[in-house]
Order: sequence, then structure tokens, then C-alpha cells
Amino acid sequence: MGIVDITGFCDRIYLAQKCPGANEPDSYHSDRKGRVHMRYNFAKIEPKWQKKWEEANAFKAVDFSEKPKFYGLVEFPYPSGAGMHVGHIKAYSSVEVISRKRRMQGYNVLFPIGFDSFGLPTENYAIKTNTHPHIITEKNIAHFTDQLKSVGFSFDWSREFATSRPDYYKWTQWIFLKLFENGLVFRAKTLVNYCPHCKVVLSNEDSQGGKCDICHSDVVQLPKDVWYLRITEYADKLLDGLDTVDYPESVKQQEVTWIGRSYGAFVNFKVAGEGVDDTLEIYTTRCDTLYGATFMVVAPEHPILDKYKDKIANWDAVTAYREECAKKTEFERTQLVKDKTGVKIDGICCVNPITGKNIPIFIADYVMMGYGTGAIMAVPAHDQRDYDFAKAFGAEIIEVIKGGDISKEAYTGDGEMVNSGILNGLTNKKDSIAKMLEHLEEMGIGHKGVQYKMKDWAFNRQRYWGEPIPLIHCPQCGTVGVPYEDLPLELPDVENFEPGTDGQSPLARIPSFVNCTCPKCGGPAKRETDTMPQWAGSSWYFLRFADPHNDQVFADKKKLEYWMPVDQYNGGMEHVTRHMLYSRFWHHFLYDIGEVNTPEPYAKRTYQGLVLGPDGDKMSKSKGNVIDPVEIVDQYGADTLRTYVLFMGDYGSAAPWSDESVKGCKRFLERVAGLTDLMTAASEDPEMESKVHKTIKKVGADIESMKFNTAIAALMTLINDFYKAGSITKYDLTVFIKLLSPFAPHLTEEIWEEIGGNESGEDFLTLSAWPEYDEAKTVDATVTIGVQVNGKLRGSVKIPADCTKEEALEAGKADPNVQKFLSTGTLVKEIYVPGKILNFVVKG
RNA sequence: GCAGGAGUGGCGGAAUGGCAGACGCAGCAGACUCAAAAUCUGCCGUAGCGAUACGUGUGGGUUCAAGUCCCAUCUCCUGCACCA
Repeated sequence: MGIVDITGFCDRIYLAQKCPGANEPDSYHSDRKGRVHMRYNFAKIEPKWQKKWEEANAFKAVDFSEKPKFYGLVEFPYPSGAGMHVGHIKAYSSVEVISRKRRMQGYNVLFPIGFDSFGLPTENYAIKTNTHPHIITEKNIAHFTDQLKSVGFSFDWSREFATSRPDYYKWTQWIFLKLFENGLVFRAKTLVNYCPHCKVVLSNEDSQGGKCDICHSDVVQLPKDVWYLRITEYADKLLDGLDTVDYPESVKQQEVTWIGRSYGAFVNFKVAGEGVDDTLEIYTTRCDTLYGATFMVVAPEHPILDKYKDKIANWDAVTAYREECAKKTEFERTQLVKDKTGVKIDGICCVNPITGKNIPIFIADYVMMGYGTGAIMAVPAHDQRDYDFAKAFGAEIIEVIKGGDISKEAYTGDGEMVNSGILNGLTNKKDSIAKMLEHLEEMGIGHKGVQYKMKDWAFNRQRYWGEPIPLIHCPQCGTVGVPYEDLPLELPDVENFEPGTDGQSPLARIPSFVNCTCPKCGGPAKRETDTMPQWAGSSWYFLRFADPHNDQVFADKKKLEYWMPVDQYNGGMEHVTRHMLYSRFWHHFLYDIGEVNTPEPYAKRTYQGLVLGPDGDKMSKSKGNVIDPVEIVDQYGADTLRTYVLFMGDYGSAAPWSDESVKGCKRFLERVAGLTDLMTAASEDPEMESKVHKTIKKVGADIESMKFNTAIAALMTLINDFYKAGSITKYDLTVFIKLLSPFAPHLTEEIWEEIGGNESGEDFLTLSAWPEYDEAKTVDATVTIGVQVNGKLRGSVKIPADCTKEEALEAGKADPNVQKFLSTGTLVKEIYVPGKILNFVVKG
């Protein structure tokens, strides 16, 4: 970093011949004055400071410290064999920078890291290589740890854990048992999402868009007996809780849409037919259109069909249609919105309870068994799907809301009720729904209801590498939880990790695991052999960081009270309707049973945009556009990588990788390294002082609002000013490296050491005090403002910031070019906005 | 279809209603070099020698002043989607 006087030895090739090691990163180059600088040697200084920080426990979070606490969290990684992705770097760098700034601001910071280490990719790799997943996992964790450390993230490594280790999953099982005890675990045989490739049952969240979340193959619907977690019980709390947290609007919206709460009514329709005395319950959000209900539609899987098999005259046609539907994948059934199909049922029909008319029942796949009751009343005049169906099948269309043209399409807007008996004349949707509801309740055939699109969480997986579900099936006592004192229920060793072709977990093949005694009656019993899904361990991991080594409780309550909630949680948009909902659900539950002190786990959520490949496409191995962060660290250094991922664009937006721009950031850091050459004992220039104070203000504010790109840009502007001035005071240099320290901690630490910054007693720059700015010094005494005539810029004037309007106007008018345009007509208006603009309005 | 977001130079992107294009990349010219690289200096929206005109997806509007506010419209991204 300093100047080495070997003028003339400036040629790299020459040096390569003469001097060993000249092509190493610490070789020399000359500037135009013939001075030779030692190159910015990141390869040497980065490991040096990483080691010093580690030895000093610089980033250790202190339980119960007097300082204000800051809990910054990033989504802990899945330790895949591929190692770190640049996406990890971008995702972690934001909270990293904020955490480092917080420490400098005097906070007690918890910025932890761990590993989400159960899951299918590891298991599949284990099968392929015939290696135990435990071995692979621990190897990958070691690899990941080295990689993360090489980037210099200021994690508190003393709190590291992995979800696949028994001392952790003991508590995952513990929470599961609590859920079980509280009636939130149940078993049901329903249609479930099943991935034929991975051979597992998937939750709704794991099969978004009809694709398996892990292998992306088409998901099929199969009737299966599975364990569910009753997340729908928490739907309202998950929705209402969103009002109390600081999440981006888009995140809240996605969760709201996914939960999909709708208010409506359940209505019972009498089923008519020879010797039939029954009702069919439907769900509707528009019970006020009941007069317009001209037919009924039930889902192909609806049980009423089998129940009246004997009465249905065209049973063959019904069966054929049902088989056709069963063959379709979820994707075909929902994504390819084509013409309506269906079959009219002969032999039974329904009675419209308010008109008394007999109306036909159809079976059609546009009605889903999984939502509402699997049956609807069709109001073709005011629902486009029902309308399309009615047109295709020749059903009657009765208008009950005025305002549209039902000869062309369904009218879904508001309007006056017609053909609707008691509702006629009402014009307000709310009133007509209320009145109809009241009427239905009086008749005893309907009541208010709420429905959610979100389904209960299918929770068991027929695979090896997950937490064993701690339940025991006893022929006498039914399903019994494993006693708490027997936790952890450890994963037994097996020879063969392959899932059984019969849809059974590999654990089912181990008699010593399966056979046990019932904890209740002591009789022979069998263990549940399925494991928990990938998302179980991550649903509470942020709590464990408060107290990661406790073997008495999942985390000490006092410590939880001290650290929780998470102050900022950064992660990907892809987790909003999976991990975020699951973990909020568990946390709300733990709050309800008094285990945690806040209902919501995360006070603030932020997200990062994707890092795209250099070609602008999403990075993927198959496209060959993947950037390996480790290579970037080797080639340019961790500080460059860290700075670049935050400088590349708006943090929340996707941006393509650019090798050239990486070099630009490297160049910036090289210029930073060269600042020590400019150090003078000269006194502070007031103009420069103002620039420095403005930069302190801007960098601080930009970091707070996650505008890292403009924070770095402000530092680049300032360094350009230093170079233009040709000198820098030690004070300014110290301020500069402090502001840059969260982004490029190694280089700035090195400079601080070089200029003797730690004389004041702090051990590290990264733990020294964050610079303060003087508001008065950020305000300029004189300002240059634009002068407009009729809104067009015609000149600019330099005036005192506090001058009067008259003085400003006079100065503006003095500009010759302005005068030229003023003379084209008569001056009718003069506008002066101090510090901003002068505008003369001329008519002529 | 519904919800959320975005359209600004060759590129990534800046702009509390107040000088559009900060900062970076690429590019061009110059300095240094036998030369190249690196580094340094300057230029860099379009048209024009210039004054100037035109420029933030498109069309309107509000305003002394609009990338920013309002209305309409197109396109793209993300999520949900025959949800009754």
C-alpha cells in the first residue's frame, strides 16, 4: 500500500523476468509520476483479518448485554454438495452490512448462522454414492463453513448448529409433540399431491404450480392416508399478524393471496329423487344471487355420487367422466383453462330452497373437491364459469342483478336486485347478502362461513433423511406420542436409504425401530416410520440461535425474551408462501402455549433480487452461466465480491452478473488502498469537510433503507473528490474507511492498522464507533441553482443559500442568456424555490 | 382473470414535484510505453459546426415546473389462478 521507490521497475513482464513473484497479486505497478505502489494484496490481508477477528471472538453475541440488541437473520443454507452460490453472498451481504454498522453504533448484535441439513438432495446423493447422508452432510457443512468464512461474514460461529443433528432435532420433535398434544396433528385419507419421481407426498406449498418443488416433475393427485398439521386453524392469526409486522407489501400480498380467506355462506339444498331424502351443502360468497341459481355442480370426487349410485340413471356416463378427470394431472386440470366439460346427472336433482324449483345437478371438473364443500350452486347470469357451462349444456340463465347484458356474458358487477323476491330493489351487495343470510338462517338451511384456499400441511414424508415423527401406533391406545424423556427419537442407521416401492419409508424395513412398546399400556406397538418434511427444522431455528447449546429446553425463556423478535430477516421471495408461513404458524402456536413472548417471530422482512447469469438468464448448471463465488474471492478478493453484489443494482431487483463491473469494484478498492499515499498533515478544507459530512449522512441513511448501491456510489464520489484534491487528512481517511468497513471490512481494517487508527484503544475498526455527522456541515453556504424561463433551463447562478428572493431573482436576471429569453415577452410570474430553482414566466 | 412490481443512454442503474442520466461498466481521445497491459487525464443521451431542438413505453391531463401526481393504454417480470 505504501510507496516503494523502485522507479523504473514498472513493467510487469520485465518484473516477471527479474523478480520472482511479480505476477502475484502483490506485485508492483507504477503511476504516471513513476511511483510504484504495492498492489492491493487481498490474498494476504483477508485471511489475516479473518483469523484475528476469530481469535478475538469479535462477533460474539452477548446474552443479556446492557447494550441495545439487534438480531439480524439470514435464511440459513441447505449445505448442498455444490457449495456456495453467489445468491447466498447477495442474500447474506445485506444483513451483514447492517449488522456490522449496528456493532459500530454500539449494539449487541446477534448475526448467527447454521445449516438446514435434512432433505432430499443429500439423500438422493447418498443413494447414488452409497454413502451415509450423515457423512455427506457433515462434509458439506465443513465445506460451506470454509467458504462462508472466506467471505468474511461476521457470523457468531459459536452458535452454529445443523437441523440434522440429534441435539437439534430433539427439539423439533418436542415441538411436534406439543402440536400433537394440542390437537393440531391429525391423520386423514384425502387426495394429496404426490411426486412419482421423488416418491413422496408433498404439501400444497411444496407443489406450487402443480410441480414438485424438488425435482420439478408433474405432481399427481392420489388418495392417501397422511399426517396433517392443522395450519388452517391459524389462518386468521397468520393474516391478522401481517398488520403488526414490517414486511414489504409484495410479501404481505403473497401471503394474503396464498391463505385466500373468503367470507360467504353455507347453504343446504334439498336433494330430490325417488326415495331420496337428503341435502347437498354448498359454499357461496354470493348467497344473494340464490334466486338465479338454476343448476348445481359437484366435483367429480364428490361422495354424493357414490351414495346415490343406484338412483343415478346414467351411472356409466358419470363413471366414464370421473375416470377421465382422475387421469388428468393437477396441471392439466387447472392450468389449461379450456371449454367446460361435465355430465348431467339423471335420476336425482336439487330443489332451489327459495324458488322451490327443481334444478339439475351436474358433475364437472371446474368444481374442486378441495375447496368449500366440493359442490356449488351455479348462478350463470353472474358468474362467468357458470355462464360458460350453462351455454355449453343449455341450462337456464336468470338475471338477478341489473347492469349487464346477460345475452353476451355473465355480469359480475353491482346493481339493483331483480327477479329476487325479498331482495328486489336492493342496490347494495352488502345489504342483499346480509338480508339473504338472515333469511336462510331463519329457514334453518344456511349459515355464515369462512373458507381458505390454504390447505392443512401434509407433514409426513416416506423418506429416510428427515426427523423421525415421534408417534407410536398402539392397537389398544391408538396413536400415542413418544414420551418427552425419550427424545430425541434418533434416526436409526440403515443399509439402504431407498424409499420402498410400496410407498413406505426406509425406516419401515427396520424391525428394531418399528417394534416398540406402547408408553401408555406397555403392550406391543409399532412406530410411525415416516419422517418430517424439509421445512420442519427451519420452522423454529431462529429461536435456537438464542440458546443453541441448551439440552434442557429448546431455548431458555429469558434468552428468548432478550433476543426475540428477529429485528430483520432477509431472504428470498420463493420462501414467502412456504417457510415464512410455516415458521410463523409454529411461532404463533408456541406463543399460544406460552413458550415464546411474541406472536410474530420476525419484526421486519426484506428480500434480495436474484443474481442472474451474465447472459441475463437465471443461473443454472444446464445453461452453464453459473458464477462460483469462491472463484471470485480467489481472483478479486472477498471485499470486491461483497462490494459488487451490493453495488450491482437495486437490492430487491434481479440483475445480471457482469465480470467487467466486478473489475470496476476491484478498481475502486485499489483506489481506496492508494488513499494512504495522499495523506497529508494539511488542515481541513471546509468544502471537503462538507462533502465528508454529507457522505456520512447519505451512507448511513442508504444502508438503513437497503439502498446499498447508492451508498457505495456516494463513497466512490467522495474518493474521486479526494483524488481530485490530491490529498486527504487522516481524519477524513478514518471516516472514509469506517463508512466502507461494513462492505469491505478486510481492506479497511488493514488501512486502519497502517495509519495507526487503533491508538484510541479499540481493537478493530469494525468494532470502532460509526462516524457522526454535523447537520450544519451538510448544508452549503452557497448554492448553484438552475435558472429557467418558462420551465426551460437557460442558465445557472451561484448565490448564497440564505439570500432573499429579491437577491436571487436579481442574480437570475443578470445572466445574459436568461436576459435574452426574458426579452421575448413580458414577465408575468417569478418563482424562487431556495436551493432548488428559479423560474421566470414570460408571455409574449 | 386477480394481486404485486417494473418500463429512463450501448449496459447495470441514479434522481424529498425543481438543472434527467449520480455512480459504475463499456466506448472514444490523450499521457506514460518500442509496444501492449495496468495506471492517469479528458470526452461520452440523440440531431446539429453552433445557438438550439428533441428526449424517461404510448396518448391525454394537472402544474410556473412532471421520470415523479391524475386518467387511459401497451409491454414485461413475480406470485396466485375454473377458489364458487
